[in-house]
Amino acid sequence: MSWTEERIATLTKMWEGGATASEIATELGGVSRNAVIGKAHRLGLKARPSPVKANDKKKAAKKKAAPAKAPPPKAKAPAPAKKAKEAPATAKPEPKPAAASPGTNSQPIPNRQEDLPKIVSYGPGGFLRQGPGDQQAPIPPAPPRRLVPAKPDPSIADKTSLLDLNDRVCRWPMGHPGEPDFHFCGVKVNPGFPYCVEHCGRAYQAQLPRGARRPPPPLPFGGPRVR
DNA sequence: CCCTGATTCGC
DNA sequence: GCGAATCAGG
Repeated sequence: MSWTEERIATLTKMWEGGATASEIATELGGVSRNAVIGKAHRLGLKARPSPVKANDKKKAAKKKAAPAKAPPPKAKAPAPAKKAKEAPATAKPEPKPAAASPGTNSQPIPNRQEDLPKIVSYGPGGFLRQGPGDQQAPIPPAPPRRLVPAKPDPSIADKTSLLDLNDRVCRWPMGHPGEPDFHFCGVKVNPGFPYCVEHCGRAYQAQLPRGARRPPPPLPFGGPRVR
């Protein structure tokens, strides 16, 4: 899979919304959790509380000898002890452990819910599912307005509208519903049919042989998700 | 073990 | 640019 504009948009939205990389990867499909994280970082989205980086004080000694990653000019000192615990002794004066820092949600919304993490989830398209309390303030209702009876569009004055339909006129649609000039054929029907002779020819066609069916239309969004 | 994100590095 | 491998904390 490639990072199309849409997939990046979904990734960005979900990442910023707090979804985990695994969830994002599952949602997108075709990519691994690592791919999502890698992409997120490349996009510059990286600031997020991570379990591993939570207590990150200025510790120089980090990332010890990784396998086959030792730079040439470095002295080799393979310490068998893999886990070197830091001396926790002196570390006491911590005015602010990490409370003020995580800029995950820098939104100025007065959050009464303490620091409970916001629960979010995403629909198939990556849209944000909102909880009951997350709704935006409803847009103010439009000022009351006098309702004026709609005048029929002159362009369809002579056309057969929905209300003009009866079982003697052809109900073949002309144009598309919703369009200004949408109307119906209106010609005298082919007796016994809902359409005129011409449109009966369009409506009733011989069944094609089994082998000559046209291929099914492509499934939307590239078909069923592959997990 | 599972989960998480961060980082590195060969491609 | 991409992502598997790896690291490291919970």
